[in-house]
Amino acid sequence: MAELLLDWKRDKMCGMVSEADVDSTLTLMGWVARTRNLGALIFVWLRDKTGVVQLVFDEKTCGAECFKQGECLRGEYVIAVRGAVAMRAAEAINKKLATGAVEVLVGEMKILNKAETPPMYIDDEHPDESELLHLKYRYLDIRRDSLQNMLRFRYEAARAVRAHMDACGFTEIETPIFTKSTPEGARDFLVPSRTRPGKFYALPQSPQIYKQMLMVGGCDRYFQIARCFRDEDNRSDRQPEFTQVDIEMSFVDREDVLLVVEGAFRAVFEGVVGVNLPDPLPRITWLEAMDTYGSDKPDRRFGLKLVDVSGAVASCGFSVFEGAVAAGGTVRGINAKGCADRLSRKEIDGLGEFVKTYRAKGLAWAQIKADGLKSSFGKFLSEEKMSELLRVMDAEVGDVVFFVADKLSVVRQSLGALRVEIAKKLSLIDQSVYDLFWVLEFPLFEYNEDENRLDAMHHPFTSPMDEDLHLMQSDPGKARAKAYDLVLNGIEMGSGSIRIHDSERQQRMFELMGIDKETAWRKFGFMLEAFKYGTPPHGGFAFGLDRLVMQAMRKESLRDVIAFPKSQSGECLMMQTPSEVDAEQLKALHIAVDEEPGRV
RNA sequence: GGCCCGGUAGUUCAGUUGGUUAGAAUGCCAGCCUGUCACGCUGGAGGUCGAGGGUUCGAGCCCCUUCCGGGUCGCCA
Repeated sequence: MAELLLDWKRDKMCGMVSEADVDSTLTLMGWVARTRNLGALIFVWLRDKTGVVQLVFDEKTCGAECFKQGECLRGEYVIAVRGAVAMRAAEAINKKLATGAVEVLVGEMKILNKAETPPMYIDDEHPDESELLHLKYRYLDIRRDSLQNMLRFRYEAARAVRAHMDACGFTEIETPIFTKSTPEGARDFLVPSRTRPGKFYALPQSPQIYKQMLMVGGCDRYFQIARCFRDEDNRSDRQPEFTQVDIEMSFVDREDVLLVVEGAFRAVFEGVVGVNLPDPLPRITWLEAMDTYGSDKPDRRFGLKLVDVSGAVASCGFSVFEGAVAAGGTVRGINAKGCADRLSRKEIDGLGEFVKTYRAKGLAWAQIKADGLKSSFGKFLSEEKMSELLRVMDAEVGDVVFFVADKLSVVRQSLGALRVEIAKKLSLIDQSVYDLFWVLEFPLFEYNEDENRLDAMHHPFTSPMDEDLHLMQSDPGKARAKAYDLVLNGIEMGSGSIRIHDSERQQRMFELMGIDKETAWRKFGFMLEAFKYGTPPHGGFAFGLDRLVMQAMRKESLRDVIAFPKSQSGECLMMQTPSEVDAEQLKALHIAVDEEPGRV
């Protein structure tokens, strides 16, 4: 039977016991992490969220009955002990343990609760276990040091952000979780209305419209650590529900927003992680990012930059290259310096398959080895043309170069992904670096080929750049936006923009996107209406707290930085959600399910 | 929705060309042990090979379907 605490009070956390406690008697509580029974002497590691301390059961100090209890201890039993803290003998000090210089000579013990043998190891020495077990038994997983550290770090990061926002005069304001479905953007999670049959709330993908309404409402500087929801397929850096630090401010332009956001990241990295960031943060334009790295969220911790060789191959004799240029496309390459001998033919073929997943038709390559040139396309080119191409690529002995020929978007995307793939494969990435920088001047629109119209690249409330306002009539596809992303080590941390605060200009924006006046008013009428009543210039930003913690703690997956994450298929394996509900519940919500639940 | 990898003891994995009783480590249980710290030593228990179907004299292994975990393309204003 579990024993009662009664008048026992905990004196210290396990990881806090130190030499200063020697000779005092402490009451400690926690979980049995490990036992070593030597016969007439039992060592037990007692664990809580702060760490581990060694307990010693010796019949001479704890008595026969307590010793017998000690023999019964098993992993994850919850116990309370009273005992004297003692220095360990010099040769018995465990340097791997923070509390390794001391131990607790147990005098009394209470077994507060027994535990079954856990279905998995609860320590950080078995990192290879399946995600399935870790998510199903998340409450056991969370007992591990690394998860405890993560939860603590996450809290401290959020606290640092709050303190910074507070110091900058921001007010934290909550916005609704039950909001309105807007078919643009990601798929919404829907909540049926019981009192309004056939109508639905949607969970917010972000508090975007609310925060703009707060600006109309004169709140001036708002922020919120907000839960957001998107019903799309998961990735290692995408969860269906996630946390954003959402920011909006009035009477500002781009520079004001960048400054506030930089301050928030500086507060986390310099105050919590202990890493200095450049001041100000580096900036590149969207076009620079796309041309140099083939991505709007480039990983700049290694080279492998894209080189445009369209000019050099326009009439080179290789029909694939010539054809792409003639069709208005492009040929670009990357040079893996000194890697000619680090990639086998099989691996290069693998990279060819890799770029095909990004819709490239193939990957041309040339290895310049000491004993000569090996190339997938060399036989089509004259020696002269080949050496010109290699000169443009700055290729020399020991290098291997890759080319993709296609329309611009495919070339950028496939080479952008290829450079990351090669860098990972050949360990070219400096893992000690935090490369945080701005990508500015995003295009206002992107062309939607399927529907033959312009889509807002960021969102439809984004303001064009002042310099490009004239393009809104003449050539809107070329207009740049006051939109900006913050990128860390090749992962998008967040994005924001200066918004349109003028009702007419907002309507023009909808027009350009092919949304007629009637539709615009039906969907966003409240917003267009609100903008008529005195809307200040405003703009903002939102960044993912989960992604920030993931990057700062150098984790591979968002699952590692969320207390109770969902699996890739969007399920909570611990609670087994989503789950079926009673027919009664469905009836009250006026919902009919078109198949028997669970029927295949 | 597509493609790829995986699912074998509580756990992490091995399992040859389809062939006798499916192995290892660790964990678990029992015994021994007074300075361990991944304690050690001896012994023991532990398996619907994810599920269903098929091929075969014979399937963990081959084929089909399906479920689950992971990665990825699409998707993510």
